[in-house]
Amino acid sequence: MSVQKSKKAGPAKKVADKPAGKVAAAPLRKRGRPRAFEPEAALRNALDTFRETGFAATSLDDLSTAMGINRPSLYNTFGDKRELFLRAYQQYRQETGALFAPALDPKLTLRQMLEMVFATAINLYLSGENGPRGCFTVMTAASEAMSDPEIRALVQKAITGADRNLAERFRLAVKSGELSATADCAALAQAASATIQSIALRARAHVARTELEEMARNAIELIAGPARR
Amino acid sequence: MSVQKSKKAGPAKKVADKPAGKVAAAPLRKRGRPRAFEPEAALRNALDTFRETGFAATSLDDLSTAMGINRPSLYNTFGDKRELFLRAYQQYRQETGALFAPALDPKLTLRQMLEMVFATAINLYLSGENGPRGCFTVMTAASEAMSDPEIRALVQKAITGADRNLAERFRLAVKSGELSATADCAALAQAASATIQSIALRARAHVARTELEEMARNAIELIAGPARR
DNA sequence: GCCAATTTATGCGGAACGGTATAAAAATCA
DNA sequence: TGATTTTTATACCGTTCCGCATAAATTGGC
Repeated sequence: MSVQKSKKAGPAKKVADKPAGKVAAAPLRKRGRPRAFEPEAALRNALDTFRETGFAATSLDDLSTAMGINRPSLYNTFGDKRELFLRAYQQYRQETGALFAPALDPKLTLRQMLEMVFATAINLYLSGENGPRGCFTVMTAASEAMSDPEIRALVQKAITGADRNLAERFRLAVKSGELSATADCAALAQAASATIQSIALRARAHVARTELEEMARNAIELIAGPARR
Repeated sequence: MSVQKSKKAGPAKKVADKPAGKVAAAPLRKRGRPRAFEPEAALRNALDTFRETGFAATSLDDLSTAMGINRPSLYNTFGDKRELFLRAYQQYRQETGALFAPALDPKLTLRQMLEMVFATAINLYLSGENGPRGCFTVMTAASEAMSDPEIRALVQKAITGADRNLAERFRLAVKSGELSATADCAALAQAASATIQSIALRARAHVARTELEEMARNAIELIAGPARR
């Protein structure tokens, strides 16, 4: 019974075959009763819930309430709790990727880039209705990374991806002369990454925004200050 | 088993308002059946368990098994799960404080200090029978900090305490001429703290020891390198 | 030896957990 | 309209959870 994955080569089999743009209403209606919720919005709500209470402490009742759908619909659409967590985390990575992208615009100066990156991080990590939520990668996903290799791989990708993106931007700064040719771009990128992660941790501990901003300023001075030129 | 020396000579009738020693083995036996476990060792095992699986995912059965005592004894000695967690965290802070203390010895040079601090952190965060456990403050306690003000206060104290200890050591380096008088000690201390926290995070994500060591070397160069003199 | 005090051992009880069975509802297709 | 397909809604199942009640075990005091 129940859902063997018969690949009968039928089309339209895939659930969300193609996001294909941010258009919400796909005009082609499937056969049966239409769903009464938007999967993307529901996933956003699941993400918010996981961000606040973590994986283990979030029950399926919490999730189905926050997402506005019942348990069976949840299972049909997203699979079990762990699968939902994985999809929520991927959603988070996608969202934050888009959030940080403008700061990496090559047209900005190095200092402007760092200022934007840190400001974006502070705003993101301090957001939350019930207090600052920190970073999903640093706080929530990393906790599960110990027991779950798949989550661990995603966390690793998130960390090294940030390192790489920043390092690339630093290399650009060397080319443009903003940084000395002897600057160790990978090292500077890791320092910036570590600053972001520390800001996430401190935000979760309710360190005041002004202190986080000062930490960011200090890091900019250390990383891109006169000593590096 | 057990058998401590009965000091039958001294009547010691009074309920001993204050023996008040920090001596571990109090020779005076209390009235009833003696406990069959050592609270300190049990707490250590509880700490290990919490470090591996976090707060919510650790059941009282897990704890009582790991600690080698039954649930009622656990409750009588340590209170409920949350109280046990708090005590385990305090135990962790005490242990790690002692672990890092030698590195802060003022007789060491600044670079030696940083090398020892980072080496200690790497060893601590990579330890664990079931894989690297990271830092209890960064991973486990910070997760609970959102919903629990008392834990949050402890996390804050751990973070700012590390900042302060390092800053003090940097100020010493300014006095000794190892650092320029214009160095921002608080900023450098936060950078070192952030590096430690990032190492903890990366350890949990199974980043290789060699990479962590390279990150430490890079951080030392950035913080105490020629540019700061 | 008997009593009081304290800890250990067993196991219960109500609640919450994750996951699913089952049937009603709402759409398309014929 | 009736059959088919898909989603929704309700309610349940077995397990695990936390915390505690209860009784046996082990000590010191008299």
